Parts: sequence; C-alpha cells; structure tokens
Amino acid sequence: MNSGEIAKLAKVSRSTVSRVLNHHAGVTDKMRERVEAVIREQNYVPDAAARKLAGKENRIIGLFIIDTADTYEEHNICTTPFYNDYIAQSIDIANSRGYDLLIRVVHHQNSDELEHLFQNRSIAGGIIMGDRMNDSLLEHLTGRQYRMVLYNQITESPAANVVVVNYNNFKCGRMAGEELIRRGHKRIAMVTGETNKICAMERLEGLKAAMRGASLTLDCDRYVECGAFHRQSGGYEATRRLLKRNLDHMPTAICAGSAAMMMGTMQAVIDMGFQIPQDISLIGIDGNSLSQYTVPTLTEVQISRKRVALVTVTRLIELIENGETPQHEYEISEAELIQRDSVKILSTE
Amino acid sequence: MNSGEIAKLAKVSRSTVSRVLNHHAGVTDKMRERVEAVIREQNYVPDAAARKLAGKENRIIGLFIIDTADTYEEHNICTTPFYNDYIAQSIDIANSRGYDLLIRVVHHQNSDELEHLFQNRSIAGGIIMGDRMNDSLLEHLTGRQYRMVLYNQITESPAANVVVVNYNNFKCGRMAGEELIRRGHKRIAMVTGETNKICAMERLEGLKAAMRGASLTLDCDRYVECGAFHRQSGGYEATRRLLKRNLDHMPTAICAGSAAMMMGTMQAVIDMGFQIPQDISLIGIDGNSLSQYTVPTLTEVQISRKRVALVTVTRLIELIENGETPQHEYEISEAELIQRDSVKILSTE
DNA sequence: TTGTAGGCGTTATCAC
DNA sequence: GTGATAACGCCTACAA
Repeated sequence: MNSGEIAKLAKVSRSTVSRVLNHHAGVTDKMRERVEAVIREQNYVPDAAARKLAGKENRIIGLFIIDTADTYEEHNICTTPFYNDYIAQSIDIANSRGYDLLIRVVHHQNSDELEHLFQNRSIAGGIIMGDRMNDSLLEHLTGRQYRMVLYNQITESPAANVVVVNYNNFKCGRMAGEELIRRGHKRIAMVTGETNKICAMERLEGLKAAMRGASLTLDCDRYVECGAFHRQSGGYEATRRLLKRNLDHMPTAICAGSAAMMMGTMQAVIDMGFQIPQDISLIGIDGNSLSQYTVPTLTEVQISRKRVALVTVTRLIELIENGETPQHEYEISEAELIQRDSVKILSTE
Repeated sequence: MNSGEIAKLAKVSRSTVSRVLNHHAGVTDKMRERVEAVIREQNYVPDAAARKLAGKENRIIGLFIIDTADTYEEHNICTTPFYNDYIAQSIDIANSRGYDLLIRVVHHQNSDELEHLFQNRSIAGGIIMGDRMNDSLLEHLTGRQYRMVLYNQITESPAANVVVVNYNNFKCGRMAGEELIRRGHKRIAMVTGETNKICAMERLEGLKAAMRGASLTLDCDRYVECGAFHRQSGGYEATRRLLKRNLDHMPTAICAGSAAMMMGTMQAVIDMGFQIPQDISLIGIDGNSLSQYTVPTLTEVQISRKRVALVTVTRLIELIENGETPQHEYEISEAELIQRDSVKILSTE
C-alpha cells in the first residue's frame, strides 16, 4: 500500500495525498476528508525511508554511551545506577515529544562506527555521554554539521550545532565535603574515577575546595585513589588500595565519587574489618535507589538524573527542530544532600 | 557525497560502486581497490534511507516495553531491576551482531503507535515484552507479517513470523516454595502482580505446586495479594494489605513475585514492626543487584536476564536474516536459588 | 566484468 | 486548489 494506491481509491492525485498527510494548507475540506477516509480505511502509513529520501527529517535520536573500560565485563556501563535511570527517563521524554531513541554503547572497537549513523542520516541528532571520548574523535565529530549534545565531555561548545551540557560536579564534591566537615571530619579521603573523566576530577576539586574553605588540606598522594568510575569493582579495589596504604593513619571518612563505586567502597571497608560509620564514615556522590535499604543507610549527594535527561533530550530536539538553541552551554546544578546514617558525628576537637 | 560522485572520482559507474559497497562477486581487484580508495578518501557512507528504499533491510530492532500502569509514576517500568538489566544486555547483544535497538515504552495512550514503526518499515523486527498486551491489539499485530518476538505474552506462537519466548515462571515459583518448605515453613503467603500477567500467575502456580507437593495448601483468599508487579510501591501496598488482614494468624514466610515488589515487601514488613527473618521470612523471585547489601541479605530465585536478552534478540535476528527460525516456541528455564539470610529455619513440628 | 536504465515511495516545484 | 513531474540516492535486472 503506497500513496499512489490511496490516491487511486480516493480519486485524487498523489500530490493531494501527500498534502493531506503533511497537513498542508490549501486543500478543500471535501478532498481532505475523502483522502483521510481512505487512509484510515486502508490503515495506510507512509514509508519512512521514502519520506526521508524526499527530504523530510526522521524523528530518531541517537544515544551514545561511551564505555572505555579495558576489561569487558558482564555488566556494561548501562547497568550503573546513573545510566539505568537516565535511559529510562530519556526514553520517556523523547517518546513524549514524538521521538524515538536509538541507544548504542560505544566500546573502543567500534568508536568510529558511531559516526556512521550520523553520516547515513539514520538519526536526526545524537547525545554523547558516558566516558570521556577520545580527543581526536571528539574534535572530528564536532567539526561536522551533526547536531549533537555532549554531556560531561568538554567545557565549551566548539560549534553552533553542538550543545554542551555539564553537571556541576564541583558543587557536588563540595557539598559532600562540607557535610563531612560539618560533622567534624578532618582527615578525609576520596575514591573516585579515572583522571581523564571530567566529572571524577571536578568532584575531587569540589571536595578539595570544601576542605580549603575550612582551612584543611586534602593530601592527594595519601588520601585520593582512582579506579573504574562506573564499576562497583572499581570502588572496591580503589578503596582497598587506599586503606592498605594508610593503615597507620586511617582517614575518618571516605567520599565515593560515583554511585557504582560507593557500593564497592562499602563492601571493601566491611571486608577489611572496619565498621561504618563507627570506624570510617562514608558519603557518596550520586545516589543509589537502594542506599536507603543498606545498613547503615548511606548518606549521599543526589544528582537529578531526570533533570539531566530532560535537559539533554530537550536541547537536542530544539537543535533539530529550530536549527539552533538559545544557549550552547548549559550547566545543571540541581543536587540534593540526603542525610542518612553513614556519616558519624565526630566530637569537635 | 553520494555514490554518483564516488563513481565519477573513481571513474567507474554507480553500479560498480554499489557492487563494491555490497561485496558482490565479479568485480576486478583493480576496480575494487580503486573504488575503495575513493570511498575511504571521501569518507563516504551510503544513505540508509535510499538503501532501504531500494530494497535493502535496515538493521534496527524495535524493543517495545508495554507499561499498562494506570498511574503515571516518576519511575516507569524500565527502572525495575529486570528491565534495567535486560536493556543493558540486549543493547550489547544487538550491537555485537551489528544491529541497533530502538527502545520505546508503550503506554496505554500510544499503544496503536507501536504498529507504525512496523508499517513504515523503520524497524526490521520487534521484541514485545513488559506488561501483557491488550488481546485485540496482540491478535491484530500477530496477524500481520511483522517479524517479532513476544516475551511472556502468550503461550503459543500464532504464526510463522512470530517467535514466542517464555520464562519458566512456574519453576521459579516452585523453587521458592520448595526452599521455604525445606526450611520448615507451612503457612506461606505470596505477594505478586496483576492477575492478567502471565508471569505473576505462573509464579503463584509454582508456589502452589510446591506446597501441594508437601501436602500443604495455599489459602489464596487469605494469603495471596496482588499489586503492581513492576513497582516497589506495589509490593509495599500489597504486603500491608496482606499483613493487616492476617494479624491474628500471620504467615511465617512471604514470597515476593518480582524484584521490584520484594523491596516494597521488605519495607512494609519492617514498617509494620516485624523483624526479618525472626518474625517473617522473605524470599523473592527475580533478583536485585543489591539484595546482598540489605540487612538481612535477601534470599532469592534469580532469573537469568542475560539469557533472556540473548534468546529474544538472537531469535529475532534469525527471523530477520533467515526469514525463519527452527523453533517458534522457546522456554527459558535457567534460574538459580541464591540462599541468603532472609529465610529463617523453623523447627519442624 | 562493467555500464545503462528503471524503480523503490515520498515530497516539492511547477504549471494549470 | 489540484495534478503532472522531477528529484532524493541506492540497488538490481538487463544489456553490452
């Protein structure tokens, strides 16, 4: 069934069918109704490929989640609490705007394939997030005319067709630090992600700033340890390294850089025979839906994932539909401290 | 940049370019190399829409997750542990086979739009899962030529182009029941999902069967309560109703029908002032990645989500690529009992 | 082995 | 307001 057949049945030309389909003005009501009746009756839906080829935009958004983990684990980056939620939310938001999401996890091996979807015009635009993308690839990509939104990849928009959305990770780190300090902690440690990840480093900087604000300093060599940001195992291993190194002078509190790491950190602390929060306090950046069920319940600085989904998807749709957007840089600063039971109150000296 | 320009630069005809692109036999090595060089040099990628219009299949799979919840909650069905994992796994599997996943959550309002993607040929096939789809829509859909895989929707494949994959939910229910019985429980209750959900009812049947096997009976009127299968709140509310009704004769153990419900059940039991497992034991069907972190840790019958993803995606790709598949009905029976601390050992009377 | 030509289903630009 | 006609970019007979 194609527009020609519809035209024949409605006794009009294909052009008229097309006009009706696309809600063009200047079609007699009588004609319109006749055509619409046949369309309904025949259950006709125009072919997407033909439509696109003839110049219409499609309504598919590519969602690319970069995963640069060297070891290919059973659970990829999408299984982290953040992406779990982000994916669910962004599907809903895109769908409600009439768009579909085509989701792909981009591993090392297929990082160049990412561009194919832009090049063969399968997608109207794309959102790129996850691990920090390779510099040269990023530069190459942003140099093209592809409409895209970059989340936590770079700080400044390099082109008019690229929207840069960043989370105020610095603020989250600072909030976590301030909470620890408020509760009397001075010897604070942090377990966070790879040094090439914007968000991991900014959260660390935020923590440092909070400490500076209280005339404290973070001894990075001793009390900072980096691991796989998106893996529970990353948190586990980094925490073990950190603690083993400092058995003689343990931190009173640890700040975990991501929700995934937090669970590993908790496990490592327990496995090494320490009690939370009696021996070591814990605070996490980015929340876990089940932090309220653990014992102790976990204090965390919650990131608004819905807000991230809303901003990234909406901005991209603006870019697609208007060819532009009012701002090309956008920072999301919503974050909420959820006080639970993993941070001990230390007597102020 | 199109195949014509490539042809011109390589000084060949467009057909030759097409042949090279599609790896057709019968092209001189010299020609092939010349064309490939230009393609590489120009970074040319053929247009997906044009290719499709000319008769090629695309490599996009639709993943439709039906959500029939009446109340639209912040967290949709995708945020349940099962779908969180399933989505992550299926993206990986599809990608590794060269396919992309287009994921859509299908709510009541837009259930007819589901068919559009098949009709306008945006997708080569589709996987339908989640809540039980409306009978008439399902019948309509399977009556067409669309290639699809139905997961936990119906029991028998109605057509050659439809593969039906079901989980052995009965077995899971029975395993949970047997574990409780093995530990001495006799007065067992179950909190599960809506009566129109295949998997919810089958799990219940499995539990009943286990009890029958031990000459016990499940008093359904008193000890079975149904709620929203995919919501934690569903488990919470159903459990409260169940317990309030039976304060005079409490069950010694509760079996929760889904991972999402399990967390609500635990919360409800605690909120009502009971201790797990001292007062009431808990076992869940389908696991939660964090069940090992709660106190007590939760005993559960784990469903192999990776296996579900593997079977559904692979079967659909077979259907797409071969036009058929060896079996049209497939049952997944992998399930593993994870014994933790939420089931108390009762002294045998 | 290579080139030519027609068709895929739609939209848009013209005349009428 | 409506209808022919030419794109859109590719694939595949068929002809050479």
